[in-house]
Amino acid sequence: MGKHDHHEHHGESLADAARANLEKSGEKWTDTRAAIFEALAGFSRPASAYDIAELVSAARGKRVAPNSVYRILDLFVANNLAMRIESANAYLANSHPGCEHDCIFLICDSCGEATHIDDDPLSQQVRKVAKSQGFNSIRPVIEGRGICQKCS
Amino acid sequence: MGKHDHHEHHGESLADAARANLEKSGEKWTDTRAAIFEALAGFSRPASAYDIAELVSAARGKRVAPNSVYRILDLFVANNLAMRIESANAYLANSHPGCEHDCIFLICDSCGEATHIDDDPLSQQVRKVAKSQGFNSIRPVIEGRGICQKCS
DNA sequence: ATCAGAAATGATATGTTGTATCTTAACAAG
DNA sequence: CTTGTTAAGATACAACATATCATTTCTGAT
Repeated sequence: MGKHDHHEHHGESLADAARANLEKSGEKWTDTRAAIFEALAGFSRPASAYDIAELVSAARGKRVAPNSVYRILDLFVANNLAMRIESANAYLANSHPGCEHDCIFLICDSCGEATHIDDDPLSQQVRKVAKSQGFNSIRPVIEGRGICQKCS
Repeated sequence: MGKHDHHEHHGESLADAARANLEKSGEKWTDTRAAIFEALAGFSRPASAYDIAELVSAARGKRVAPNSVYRILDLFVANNLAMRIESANAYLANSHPGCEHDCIFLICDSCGEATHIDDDPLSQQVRKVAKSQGFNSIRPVIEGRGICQKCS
């Protein structure tokens, strides 16, 4: 076991954990939110809002508009249920919601798979540099683009 | 003077340095490229391809299409004359072309100004983490979003 | 139960960012 | 000068994101 317990979740269990975290913040776990979370968690790669809209629309036989998806993804990101990959304009479900820390993403330019790494020292260093320049409310964006092992 | 000399350039001198670097790679310094570089360097904040297209079109009285701007920006990025800020979908001129190192950007969410920091240790660390996961051809993306001193 | 207000979602439109494809122009080598 | 190559233009469209207003759903007081 590592320095702290991440409670990696999968499937039902992950959705339950996500739900618990969202409700803890006074937000509701609606059907639409559940469907969007499920779709997001079902992707093995970062998914765009439109990818999710398409999947959820098909699954429910009822169209979900992109703006609704964006709204809900924003809510998820704000509550740490999902993360946005800036260099890919896409989102990933957080597999251990509730654990608040910064993270790094490694994204393969070939297959698109993303690896989620926790690395507090690195992000703390970014915070420190930003702070030394007078910045506040800092949100580090640390990503590594490259070619993953499988694609090499 | 710091650990190494950055030869910070401005105005004409910057364009000259950019030109020298591009030509050193066997690329041509055409009128269009010069105009786009000038426009880019004139922005104090990261500029989108469309910002640049608009400015250059106005300056020359002749429309430059966005795809041409993207082509040339890609060329600039590949040759280290400019950098792309992933979290802003925008570009910045490199004020010391020829100096090859990774860098970090701090971007103010309020005013949009970007500060360019050289921090090789940090980016080396990202490379190291990525390499340890089997990644190759790594391009670190390190950005800090926040509120700058002036806007606080 | 029912009504009023608030929160969530939907519908629609539009703005912004990025690429693909093909054509035309500029230019250097033979 | 013509031929092959590189750069740029024109056009269209794809992908990503937001703004605005309408409708539905939920909640809580009566």
